[in-house]
Amino acid sequence: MADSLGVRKGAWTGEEDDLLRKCIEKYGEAKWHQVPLRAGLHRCRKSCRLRWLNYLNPNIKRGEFAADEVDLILRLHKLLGNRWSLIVGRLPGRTANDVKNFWNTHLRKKVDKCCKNNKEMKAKAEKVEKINIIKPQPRTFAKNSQWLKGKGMTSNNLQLGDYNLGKQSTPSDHHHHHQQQQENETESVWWESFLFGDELDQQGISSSLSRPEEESTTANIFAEKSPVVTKVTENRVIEAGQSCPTDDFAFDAELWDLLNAKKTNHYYYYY
DNA sequence: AAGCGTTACAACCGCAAAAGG
DNA sequence: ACCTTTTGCGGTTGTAACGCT
Repeated sequence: MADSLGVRKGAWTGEEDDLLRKCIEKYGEAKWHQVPLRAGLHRCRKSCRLRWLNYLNPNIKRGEFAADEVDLILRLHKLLGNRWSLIVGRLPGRTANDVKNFWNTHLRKKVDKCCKNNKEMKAKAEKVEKINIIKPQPRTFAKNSQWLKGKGMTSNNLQLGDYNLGKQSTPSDHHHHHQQQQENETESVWWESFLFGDELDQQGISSSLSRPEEESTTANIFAEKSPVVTKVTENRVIEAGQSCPTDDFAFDAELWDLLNAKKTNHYYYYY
């Protein structure tokens, strides 16, 4: 099948796969616009990139999702929404397409059902609240952040946005430490209920998970399950060994570090 | 065995962001 | 600073495989 410009569409043949594989082996994963020409393929660059990333890449992990992977997907989806590229950053070997398909075919119905059940239960007692998908936003660090001090950093060398856990901070915020401390305690509770809420467990979807206080911390869970260290900055995933711009504040390890440290200090974060 | 509905997943499309000139 | 090109993401579609009647 080919369109008016002679670009093939539809399922890839073994021959096309071989050509693409050889091209990537020779030139690497870059300059996708040149790949069709280099590989001698009558495919658009998007099709080539997708075929490699979702199917031909030897690092792709095949087979069913393990229980811990499913748990992770549920938790991360609760945290990040449909930001599949960020979610797969925590699932080595899995592709965004795989996770998205898995979510759409296996998990969405279950979660929808949970939501529906909860809705029915809650509707009797209170007004139904609007579903709030939390999306990542730029964060800034207080100049005297204890966490930054612990990392040997200051907010001055980060050049971040001016947000503080969903609400915009003002200069006057910095003069209200006592108030901030109280807020931070509230945030700590908020984070806990957000990440470890009972909603899913009540429905048996995430029943295999334990509370962090009982077994391991969230950070430990990730450390154990993710042999390949990746950093997620904004929308980009940087594999272990690749360089990372110094002004890019990483999402993953630091985020979980922050979550883990929630009981000790107030925490600002950025991703 | 044929027909039909459902499921799973590969692939496409449109768009926004990033990069380059 | 602006425009163009390239890249990457997420939503959606197409279709092969499977199961049921």
